[in-house]
Amino acid sequence: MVDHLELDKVAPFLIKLFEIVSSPASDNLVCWSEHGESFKIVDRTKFAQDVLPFYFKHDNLRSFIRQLNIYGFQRCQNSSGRDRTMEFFHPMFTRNGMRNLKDIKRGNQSKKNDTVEDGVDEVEQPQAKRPRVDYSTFKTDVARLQKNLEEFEHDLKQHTLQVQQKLAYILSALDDTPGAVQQPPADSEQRGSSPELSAGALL
Amino acid sequence: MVDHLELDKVAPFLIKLFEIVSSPASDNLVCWSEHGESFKIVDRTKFAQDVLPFYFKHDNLRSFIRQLNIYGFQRCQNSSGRDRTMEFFHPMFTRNGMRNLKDIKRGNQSKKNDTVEDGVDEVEQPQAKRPRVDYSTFKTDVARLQKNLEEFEHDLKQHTLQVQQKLAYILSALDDTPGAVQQPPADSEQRGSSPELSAGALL
DNA sequence: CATAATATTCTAGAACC
DNA sequence: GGTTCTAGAATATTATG
Repeated sequence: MVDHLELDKVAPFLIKLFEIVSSPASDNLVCWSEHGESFKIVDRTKFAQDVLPFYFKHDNLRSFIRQLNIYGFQRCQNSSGRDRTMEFFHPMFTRNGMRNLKDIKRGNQSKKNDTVEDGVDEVEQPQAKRPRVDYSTFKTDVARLQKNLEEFEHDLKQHTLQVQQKLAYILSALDDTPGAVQQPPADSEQRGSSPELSAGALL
Repeated sequence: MVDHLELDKVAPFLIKLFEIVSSPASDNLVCWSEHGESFKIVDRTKFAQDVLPFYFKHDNLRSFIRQLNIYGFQRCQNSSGRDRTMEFFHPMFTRNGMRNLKDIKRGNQSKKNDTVEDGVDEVEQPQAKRPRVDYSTFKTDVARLQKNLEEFEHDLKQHTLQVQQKLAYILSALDDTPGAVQQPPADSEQRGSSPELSAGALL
């Protein structure tokens, strides 16, 4: 497990964007949405003034949004319509999905392979109507979340294993020096030994 | 965090079922499907003979399937049609979704007839019309996965907190007994310090 | 230095109210 | 008509060989 993230393959804008959104320091101006599937700009003007110039060479909200669009982000209408906050979304840009950053590509190369049969010529048809919701994306979403969750679990297992080993080692070392340690700090609430992580015993 | 799983609110059958499917010992007879979204019985007869009586008071596959139907499971047609394996599915019964077991209620409150009914040695039903994919389920899937992921994160934070506390305790104890411990066991593989868990520093 | 990739700004098209 | 979101296009900046 060297580098799942492959940050060097990710566009600088996306790295910065992830930092901006994730940084707790600016959570009052920009932050992840409740479920971490989108992010929102709470205060446009302050965000543009205080955050943007720290990461980019401008303090222009339009330029920032232009970049978002270039990378395929979409603005989502927050339920409370009269809200001044802006909310943006990209299927591969999620709080727990830093791994998927490398799948976000620049430019509008997203909507190419929809149908395959019209092998004749690709005349730009007016395409009068756009369908409401593209349900096909749900499949992708499910698969992506599933994959993330599994990798997350795997990582956690590895992590837990390491901690376990180290703790066991340290404790055994402490056993050899009696009198040093009295009693382990009783879990005041007895939180169930360890959180119940999936079905497998992780601790 | 007392008990996220609330196992006492989950029907015994579902608990047993989860154990049966998850147990690696019987993976050759019954196991999760590839993505953990359904489970399949590989060998019907051996499963009935060797597994069922260990969990239930019978060795009858029909009774087992009857229970599945009562709890709203649906049989899914596995792609390789001529397969003797049976595959069952419930939106709230997944490998990583033990938490959702409590949402599985008894009785066919949904609507459909038990299409799985007595599907034991049944001849392959004509199944003239195979309805297309029900996209509405994807929303449920996404919501469920999302929920799982969030609870997973929460649990992980708790876990980390505990480890931190214990480590702090041990370290403070070590300060009182210098020379007791030499060196922590070097991570032979150095698996990247700790898996990259979201963006926030969890350790 | 040449070239490509990315960033920034401005403007226009399309959809919606 | 106005508003909002997205895309086109032109220029500037940076990265890379």
